[in-house]
This record gives sequence, structure tokens and C-alpha cells, in this order.
Amino acid sequence: MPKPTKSSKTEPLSSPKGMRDITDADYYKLQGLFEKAQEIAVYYGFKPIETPILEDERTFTTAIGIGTDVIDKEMYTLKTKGGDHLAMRPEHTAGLMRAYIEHGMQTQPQPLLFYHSGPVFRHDKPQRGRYRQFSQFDVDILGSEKSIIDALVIRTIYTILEESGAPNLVVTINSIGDKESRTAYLRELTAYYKKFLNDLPTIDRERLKTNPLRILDSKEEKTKEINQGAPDAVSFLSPTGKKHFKEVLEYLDEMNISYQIDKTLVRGLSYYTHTVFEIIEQYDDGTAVTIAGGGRYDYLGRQLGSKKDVPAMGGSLGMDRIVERPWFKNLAPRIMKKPKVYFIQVGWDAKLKSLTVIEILRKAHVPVIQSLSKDSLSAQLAVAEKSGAPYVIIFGQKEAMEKSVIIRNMESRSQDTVPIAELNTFLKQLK
RNA sequence: GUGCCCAUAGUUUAGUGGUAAAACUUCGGGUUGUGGUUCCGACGUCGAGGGUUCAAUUCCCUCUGGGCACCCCA
Repeated sequence: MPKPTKSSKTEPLSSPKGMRDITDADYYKLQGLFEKAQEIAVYYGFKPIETPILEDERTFTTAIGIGTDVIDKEMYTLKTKGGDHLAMRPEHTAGLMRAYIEHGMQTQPQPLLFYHSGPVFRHDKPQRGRYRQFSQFDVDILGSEKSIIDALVIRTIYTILEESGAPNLVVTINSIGDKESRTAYLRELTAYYKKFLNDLPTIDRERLKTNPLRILDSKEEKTKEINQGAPDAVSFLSPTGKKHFKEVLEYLDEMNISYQIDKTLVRGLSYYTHTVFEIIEQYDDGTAVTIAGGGRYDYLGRQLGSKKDVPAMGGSLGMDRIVERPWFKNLAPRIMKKPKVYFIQVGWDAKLKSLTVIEILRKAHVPVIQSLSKDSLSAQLAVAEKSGAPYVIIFGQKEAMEKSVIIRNMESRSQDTVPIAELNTFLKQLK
């Protein structure tokens, strides 16, 4: 029994901030998008996985990294009654890698292709298209360092967006290199900024300590000036890193996927190496909406305790954001049926048998809607009219006795009396 | 987490320092067997708490929730 708090007496209960109830059309949009994404992923050879919403907190702190906003400010954590420190997942990748290592998936033929979806949680300030609980659809490939793997992930996500109706898609892409080149680059970059320490705005001076790469896409005017002369990550890439990046771009060229190399793209999760990308919707007026992103994470496996390196690449798309975009095609989920008949019953004898008749219809796969709780014929006809169902079945006292129903065409208003035994065959010939 | 704006019925919105209105929706009825109509009725502690006042839905403060811009991200 929850203890009543001060607010529970006075404040009406509502869903937690930034979390929503999703019903009807909104629900089906998300489900429709999921089914489309799933279908595409399956065609490209991905297999499903579902991991727990809660994980040991350390899975995320070691994977995503202290010093990132996602960990420091946005993660929901809790202590169980047994004393375990768990966290609501803020993304899918760390849990996936944990599962891969835990179940020794390295022993299977590599690489392994996974798609993964479900709610993720970030304690962020809500805005339109940004929720504290939101759904991501991820594709990940674990166990290969090859550049074509990067291209395959980007291709798959890009295709899902395209098939959802997204226009003006651009892939922004960058390479932040491997451990060595990244360390060298970071050292150089930090040294560079230290020369301008006094000119750097407070926020960027702060970032110099926590995550210097972020200074590169600072919005501060002063910093933008300083950034003009900042060292460039790509020039620090090792020969293999350069080759890898070049190959990824070649694959994109070959597939006619338009991309822009964005040297300031570093992304907020610290496990990334080599390729990082975002897919944005870009408009002439300069506005851009990020709807997907990802990258390579070759060191994450070891960070989470794997004895061997697990080279891997993944990306995720924000389902809520996509579904709210004006261009989103309503992708009808398979479960959605256009109602074919509206069932009306009149009188007690008919009401008594009505569930049996509806079960006959269900077995014949006839989608039926009804308002069984209503009694009056005219009220039910009015609702039937509004529902847009092309046919109405009227089941009344007389029909209940005769074991028949009246089938009425809503458009022509003509009607036939059909014995219940012949109902299925009769309905089949209706279009 | 910071700044700005907002909050009246299920929804969209009026309105006022003297305890509230319209439209649509929903439910019930006029109408226990054939349609979109019409008529009648019901549904609000004016987001929550506190303050100013004889009196607050209205003015002030706090909180909660939402939107926008940062930050960050999907």
C-alpha cells in the first residue's frame, strides 16, 4: 500500500513528466513503423534480440562513460530491495554487448546481425519529439571490423527512413579514429585549446575538462573563431583508419546515398571509434532534424569484460520522432483491419446470441465492430453510419428465432436475409 | 540543468475581482425494429498549494505539467 504523500491528496494523478500514454492511431503508427523496420532488417539478414529494460548500472557507466550527459545527468537509476544498483537503459547498445559477451556469442559464426527495439529512458527536459521514455529501433553488427559492415548498418537505417517517407535525407559522417589516433588527436586538440584558454567561453572551458571533442561543435561565436585553426581528426587517423573511412565513403558513393563529411560530428557516447554518423533531414533554410545516428564501437566489448576484442557497428533511429514528422507515411500494422461489418442486435433474445454470431464472424476472419452495450436500433445504426463500415448485420428478435441475420449494404441501402449457416459463404462474395 | 511563454468540461476555445460560457464529443432520454436530423437532460472543486482582498478562476508567489530556445540528443 503506497503511503499517501502530500501531493497525492491534492494533485490529480498523471503520467510522469515526459512520459505518455499512447493509444489508437499513435500506437498503430509506432507499430506500423516497427513492422516496416523489422521487415527491412530481416531482409538484410538481421536477427531479433530483446534485452532487459533494466541493467546493472555499471553496464552503462563503463560503456557510455562518465563525463557524458547521458550518464551524468540523464540516467534513471535505482536501488533494488536486495541492494543492487540498476539503471533504466538510456540506449540499447550496451545491453546488447553485455548479452553478446555473457552468452559467449563469439563462438558463433561472425559477424552477428541484430535488430533491437523498445523503450529507452533519459531524464532530459521534454520537448516535442523528445520524451523521457521513447522508443528506439537499433541495428547492430557484432564481430567484424570490416568497412562494408559500417556501410550495411547505414544502408539499413537509411532504407527504413526512406520507406517511412522521409525526404531530404543526408548522412553526416566522420571518423574519430582508433585508440592511438584518437589519443594523439585529443592531446593535440587539448593543447591547441589551452593556448586560447583565456578566450574560451566558460562552457567550453568546462568541456575542455570533460569532453574536448564537443568544443568542436560549440555554438559560441568566440569558440567558432578559435575552431577555425583547430587540428583536424581525419589527419590524425592511422593508415588503416584512413583506409577504413575512405572505404565506407566509397560504399556510400556506390549506393548513391548522399553524405556530408562533418568534422565536428563526435557524438555524446564515449564508446565510439572510427565511423560515426547521423542521418538528418535537411532543408534549404538550414534547419535540420536528426532522426538517426550511430557509429562503430570496437572497444566496447573489452570495456564490458570481453577477453577478445569485439569490433562492432550500430545505429539507432528515434521512432517517436519519425512518427511525428509530417511526411510519415501511415504504415498500417498487419493487425489493422478495415472494419467490414457493423453488428447490430435488437432485443434480448438477439443480444443473448450475439456473441455467438460475432465468434462465427471472427472465425471467418471478418473484421467486425459493434456496440453491444446499446439497445436501440436507431442509436446503433447511427454509430454504424459514422464508423464507415460498408455493411451492417442486423440481428433481431425475429432473426434470432429463425437463425438468420439481415445483411444491409450501407451505401445502396439494400438488404438480404441470410441464414446464419450460410453467413460465411455469403460474406465471402461481398467485396 | 538555464531562460522565456502557457494552463478554464473529454476536445477546441470565450470570459470576469462578486463561486463560469459556447461549439463539438460522450452518456441518458423523447423513440424494444431501419440511418447522418431535431429536441431535452447529464458531465467543471477554472492544473495544485499558499498569499493579497469583505470576496480570487481573475492579482502575486511556489509547485506540477506542457510548448519554445539553449544544453544535449533519437
